[in-house]
Amino acid sequence: MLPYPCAIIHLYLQPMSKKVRVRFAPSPTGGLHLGGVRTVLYNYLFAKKHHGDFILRIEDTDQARYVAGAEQYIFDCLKWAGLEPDESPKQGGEYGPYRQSERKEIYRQYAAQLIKDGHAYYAFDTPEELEKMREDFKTEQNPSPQYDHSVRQKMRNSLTLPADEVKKLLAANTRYVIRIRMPENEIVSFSDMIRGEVSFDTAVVDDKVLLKADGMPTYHLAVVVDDHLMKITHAFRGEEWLPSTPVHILLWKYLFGLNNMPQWAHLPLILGPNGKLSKRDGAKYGFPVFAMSWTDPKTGELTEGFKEKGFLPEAFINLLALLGWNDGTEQEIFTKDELIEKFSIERVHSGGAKFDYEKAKWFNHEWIKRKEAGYLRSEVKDLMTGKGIAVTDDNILDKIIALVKDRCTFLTDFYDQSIFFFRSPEQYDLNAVKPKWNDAKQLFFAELIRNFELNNDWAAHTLENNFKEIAAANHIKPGDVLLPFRIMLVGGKFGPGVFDIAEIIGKEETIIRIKKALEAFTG
RNA sequence: GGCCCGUUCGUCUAAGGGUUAGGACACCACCCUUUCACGGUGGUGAUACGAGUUCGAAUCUCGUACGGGCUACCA
Repeated sequence: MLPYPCAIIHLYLQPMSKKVRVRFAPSPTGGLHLGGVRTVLYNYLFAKKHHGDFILRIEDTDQARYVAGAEQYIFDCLKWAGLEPDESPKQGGEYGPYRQSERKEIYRQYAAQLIKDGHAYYAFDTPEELEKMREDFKTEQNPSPQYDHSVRQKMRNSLTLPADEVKKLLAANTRYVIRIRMPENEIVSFSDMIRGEVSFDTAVVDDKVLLKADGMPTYHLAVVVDDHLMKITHAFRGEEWLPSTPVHILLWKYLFGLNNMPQWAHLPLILGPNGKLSKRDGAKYGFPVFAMSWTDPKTGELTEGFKEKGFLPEAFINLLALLGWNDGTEQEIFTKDELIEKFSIERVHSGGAKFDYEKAKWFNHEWIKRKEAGYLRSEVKDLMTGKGIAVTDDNILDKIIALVKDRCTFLTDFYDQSIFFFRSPEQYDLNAVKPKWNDAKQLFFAELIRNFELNNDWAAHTLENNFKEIAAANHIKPGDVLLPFRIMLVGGKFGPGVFDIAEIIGKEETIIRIKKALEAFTG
């Protein structure tokens, strides 16, 4: 399907008369990974582009998997990334509550309606009975039997049991679940905004549980009910949901009407080195997978996030946006405003994308290079302070940042790249100096010290001129003493121009460092 | 196994049937730089395979292969 005609058709068929409303609906079970943040991003960009609302809904219907702190953590991640919702459990909104655990009663009513209309039924099978069914029906051809239209006839449910027995079981508070009754022979199809026409045969879809024995809904019921009640117009989610979409479509048909159903878009997966990125492998890839660091409250295990690794939020959303989307030009660096302006769901790729950490680093480096020193100042200051370095003068810090930012891939690189501005080097790269050290150089630096001591114009270009004059007078090539001078001030073969460094650390400190290094070189 | 989705340089991707298949990351070389970077120039490198439709296919159709996802009282 061609992207442009497609977009035009959407415009005609779905005049934007309804206000655009989209949602991100995570379950608070742990760290928020790359794919999750990208889903947030695409939701956010789409909503802002169409002057709509972005809603955060917490899908906490699985009490067994609930993790304390995970909800607050999700808020923190969205705040850091600059993708804050318009409505959420925290700030509220017209369509609350936004936590599914607080909406339990609502789902029960819809489940009851489905039963009344014959689209769902009570199932009394115990977990042990289900396990036995899977074991008994397992064959080579069918390694994982489902609770489907053929199997349900052999199980204990309100379809197979006499009505009065069902009544009796219910009256006795027997544990039960409510399952959808999938039609035996129906083709369910829909038009996905990214992949076009997709269809399924209901005969091969199982009777999914809608309401669990603890009274909580499963995702399948909750997503449909809440998307309707919260007036969601476009539903974006990961491709892993595609196989259960027929269940959701049928529920829409039975409950609220297909005309009111949101437009679906199933986003391609972000792959790690071995398939789908997994939260559980968070630490094993050699690169972060979570937006921010996450500590598992049970094991105490810490997984470092992009933020703590030293990524700028601007770079993070930029690289995520480009993982599966592009604007058709060769532009790769986008601000958030540009993304809002240019994003379109039709240009999202349908194929999965393998995450490339090298490219991610490039994006971050680009963003660091483009930022003004003043913008990076507080981050760098916090970094240095955290390492015990007192930063007293913002003007000098800004000069330092401007000098070293081209050399920093991560925010955290600012430490190694600028520590010598604050502290005399503790170690010298002696291999770069000693083999070629001689008396002439020794004499040169002795004279340089005398010259510097009398110097009243401590500007980089003056220092450079003086340096070269003394070299010439001593019949030394400046190049032969420039590297030793750098090692004296920095400790290693890296960093901005030496005279810029000397200017910033000042006359006194420069002379001290030369003297100190001279001892190390000759010792 | 079944169902669904996908497949252009190693990676992310462009290319509305007609291009020497373009860009970016990474890699290599050179230039700039008396350090390291930045920057600049150039290079290696791809339409999975097979049929069909067409004057002409990366592009449309079918098949095959490969990859991924789903197949829970998880989301």
